[in-house]
Amino acid sequence: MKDIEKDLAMQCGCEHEHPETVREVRDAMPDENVTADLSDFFKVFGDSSRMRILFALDRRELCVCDLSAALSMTKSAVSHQLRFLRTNHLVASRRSGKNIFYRLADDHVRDIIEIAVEHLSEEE
Amino acid sequence: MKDIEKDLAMQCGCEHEHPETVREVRDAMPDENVTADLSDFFKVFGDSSRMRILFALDRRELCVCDLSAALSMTKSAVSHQLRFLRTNHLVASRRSGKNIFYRLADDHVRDIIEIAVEHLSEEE
DNA sequence: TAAACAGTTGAACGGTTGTTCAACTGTTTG
DNA sequence: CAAACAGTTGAACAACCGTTCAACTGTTTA
Repeated sequence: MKDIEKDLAMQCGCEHEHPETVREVRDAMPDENVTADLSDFFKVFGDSSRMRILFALDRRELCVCDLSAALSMTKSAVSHQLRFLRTNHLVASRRSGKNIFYRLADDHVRDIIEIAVEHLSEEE
Repeated sequence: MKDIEKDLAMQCGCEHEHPETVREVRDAMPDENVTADLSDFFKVFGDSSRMRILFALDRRELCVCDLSAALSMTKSAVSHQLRFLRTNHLVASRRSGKNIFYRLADDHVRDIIEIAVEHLSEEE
């Protein structure tokens, strides 16, 4: 195998793909950082602890202490996950005395989970 | 600190939570395996390689070879991710001679990504 | 102002996960 | 039927990630 062919193989291992198709799909692809932002966003939902926190907050506004009690997690673990959720603008918080109350930031959470439930219920 | 208090602290570190609130939220929580299924589903979207594969397949049906060429990934890496996507019923495939063509399995993919794009565009 | 409580943070540990590599199956073609 | 190609698979490695632990900040209360 020649060096140039080796370089191609490095990338995809394909020497006989359909060039026009590949070019068309390549050109239509969104920018790398768009897909990266999207997958980063979905990573937030891809953990059961965070999912349970979202369900709890969907019920009502909660302080970290009650959240950790309701979900049987340490306050530290909850706090780390809340920071993650806050960074991604999925929850918002307000301080009230010693407590900090968290709530869902907008309706996208509910919408997205709804579609996911629908999809899962359609699998046999 | 007494042993009993230590046990409580093990769980959440909270000795002064609001019992009624905690009970209410606990009772309303979906079953553990429901939230686990949901987060597993979102894990699929939480990787930029899989996200790019989904965008490519949203454009048109593609064989593994073209997919790997268009995304500059090895066929092996693409194949591993396609199996992941197939298991979660997000893509379907058909064989045509030596090629196996993949396509999106249903419309949920488009719907979910649409909401995500909307959410991301609303962040300042 | 000192003690108690609510919450946050950073480091560290352990499990998860995506990619690579090599060997494999299945299909077509000479 | 052998060679070439398309795709799959399992093991191994590295990077990532969630939890824990301990120390910290900020607020209230005695």
